[in-house]
Amino acid sequence: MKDVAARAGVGLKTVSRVVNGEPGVTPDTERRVREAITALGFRRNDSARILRKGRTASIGLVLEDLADPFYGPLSRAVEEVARAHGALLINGSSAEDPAREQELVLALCARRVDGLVIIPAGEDHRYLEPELAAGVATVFVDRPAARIEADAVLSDCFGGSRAAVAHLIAHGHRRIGFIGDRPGIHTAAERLRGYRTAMAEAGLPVDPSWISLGPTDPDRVGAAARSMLDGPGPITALFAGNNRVTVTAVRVLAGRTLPVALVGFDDFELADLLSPAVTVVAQDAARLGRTAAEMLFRRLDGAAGEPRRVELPTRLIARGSGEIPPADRG
Amino acid sequence: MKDVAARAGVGLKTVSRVVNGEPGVTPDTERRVREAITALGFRRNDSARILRKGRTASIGLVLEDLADPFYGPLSRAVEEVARAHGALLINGSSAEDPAREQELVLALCARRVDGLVIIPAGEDHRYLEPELAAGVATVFVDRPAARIEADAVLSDCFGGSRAAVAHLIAHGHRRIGFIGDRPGIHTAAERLRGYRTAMAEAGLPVDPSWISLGPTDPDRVGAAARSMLDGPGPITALFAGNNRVTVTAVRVLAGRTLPVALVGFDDFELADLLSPAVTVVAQDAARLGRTAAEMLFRRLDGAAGEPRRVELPTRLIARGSGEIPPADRG
DNA sequence: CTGAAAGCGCTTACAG
DNA sequence: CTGAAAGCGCTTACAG
Repeated sequence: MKDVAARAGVGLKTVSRVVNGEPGVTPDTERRVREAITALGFRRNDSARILRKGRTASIGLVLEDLADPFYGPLSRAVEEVARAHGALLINGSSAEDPAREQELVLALCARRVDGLVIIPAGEDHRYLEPELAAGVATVFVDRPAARIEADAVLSDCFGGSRAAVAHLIAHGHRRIGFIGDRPGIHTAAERLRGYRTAMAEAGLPVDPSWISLGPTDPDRVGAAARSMLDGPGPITALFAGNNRVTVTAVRVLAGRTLPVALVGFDDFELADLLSPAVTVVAQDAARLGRTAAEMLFRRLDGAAGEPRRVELPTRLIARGSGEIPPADRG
Repeated sequence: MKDVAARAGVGLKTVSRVVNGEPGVTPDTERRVREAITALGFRRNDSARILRKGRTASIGLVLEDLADPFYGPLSRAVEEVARAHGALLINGSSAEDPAREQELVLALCARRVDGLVIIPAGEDHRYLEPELAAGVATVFVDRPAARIEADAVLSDCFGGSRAAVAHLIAHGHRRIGFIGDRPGIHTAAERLRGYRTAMAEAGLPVDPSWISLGPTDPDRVGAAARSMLDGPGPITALFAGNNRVTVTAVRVLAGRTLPVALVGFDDFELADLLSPAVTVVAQDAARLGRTAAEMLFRRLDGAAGEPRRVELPTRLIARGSGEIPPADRG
């Protein structure tokens, strides 16, 4: 910028004015400055600008896995809101590793993002306290913060799961299995609670062998499903705790002779084209992201007050697999 | 930092040393500094650091749509490589809009990202010339740069498409349709060229009504497919130019009485569970991302030389839909 | 082992 | 309409 000023024969401030499109520069001066800019290949350095101005016009997004189709629409929605507010998105995946989440969050804070949208992997977010005290706006999505108070936007996992299981019960099932994610994950725990509540409300006993929580890789989920189907008190219906579980369950059930009812948490593309088409409890990932980002920018615009928790509804979409009656095992 | 130094009764440089874990500080001094840091809630400001050091340890990723499942594994792969090199990822979607691509790229440059990975939407990248001259490393992925020379990592769209269409021809088809993305998009043009080449190599004529290029939204693609199927010289097989086209094609074909063969470009989840299971030409999105990011960091580490273009192979996966023989229309 | 000075590239507040 | 000076929060190069 100094070189540009020298070449154009003007002061630093005048170059700054031209670069930022501020008023108060004669057309002639402006032309000279612009010439110098292209001649010298000048490019403004935003780091310096940020250092002076305070705000960085960027927000951080920490999610679990960029490659998980559930987070695609969510990220995209956060990005659109950020863009509408003139902010850039900096993001990264925690890979469900609390240490990596913390590392990423603190790196974003050191870059002085104006705010953070976090899909947490950790179970203790007190490391964020100094940042929150320093004024970094933060909204948690999909799962709440642990051990600190913070804004959060969640899906109604409990209600959705209760409805899913009640749906299976209404179609005559009494032995219903549940395969979910690791119980330390808030959404997994809530979905389990919904399952238990629906069973209890119908006065149905739950055999411990009908419940399996853990990593959602195909091997574990497949083994869990097969053992529930082939055990002594075999299930006639399965409630799958998320999209990955559902996909694996579909594969397992496709190889079976006796029909087994299935309801999955999370909708997914082509669910309606499988046979049977898959009944799901859908949550709106894009709306989750949009709501969280809007809450963040409201905070950045000065909205004060206690941390808020917003819960978005889910929707049961009956397509066929959830309406299969219990198989008669003769 | 000044306040921390004052409170700990040391010089600025000593605080800097403690914060950065540099050697040459007595344990006692270090303890005093750390106490002052927590007492004052000090958090290092990386903008200032970046301003001094030059490198930002961050790279930018510009893609077409964060929500498109094809880009999930690609982004994730870029992120993993960045992480291995201690760099953060800043990213955004161009939404297939050249103006938005340019805006995003220049914003990233102003933040002084060390390098860029770009899935281009534009057809003229000369706006990047000043940045390239200033030393911003740049690698294009999935599609090449236009009107400038730059590193690029691509899939072999031409070869994959030729193989797909040859596969249909080998199963007896002579009237084969192609539905692809807008012809300005390099990958779409290459896939069309592969289609034409395979048809020509088999000595088969191509009726203009068998080719439809344009936006890949379900309405347009569905209409195009129906008109090819119901027109005067109806096709007996369809080659779908990308994952979105394939999904729509599956929906259209599912409602038909006469079987129609289908091969899709891009693999997708559950393709094997549909009936018939969908034959595809698979490209490796994660490898595309990884290769590009590695090339970028090699440049950042000083690799000189002419821009390189790497082409990754595709793989035909026969699952059923592509092996259906031509329907006998009596 | 420790610190004072200069400077990274901008903007802010002020004066002409 | 224009510019000189000070400062954002750090690091670099040097000296003690």
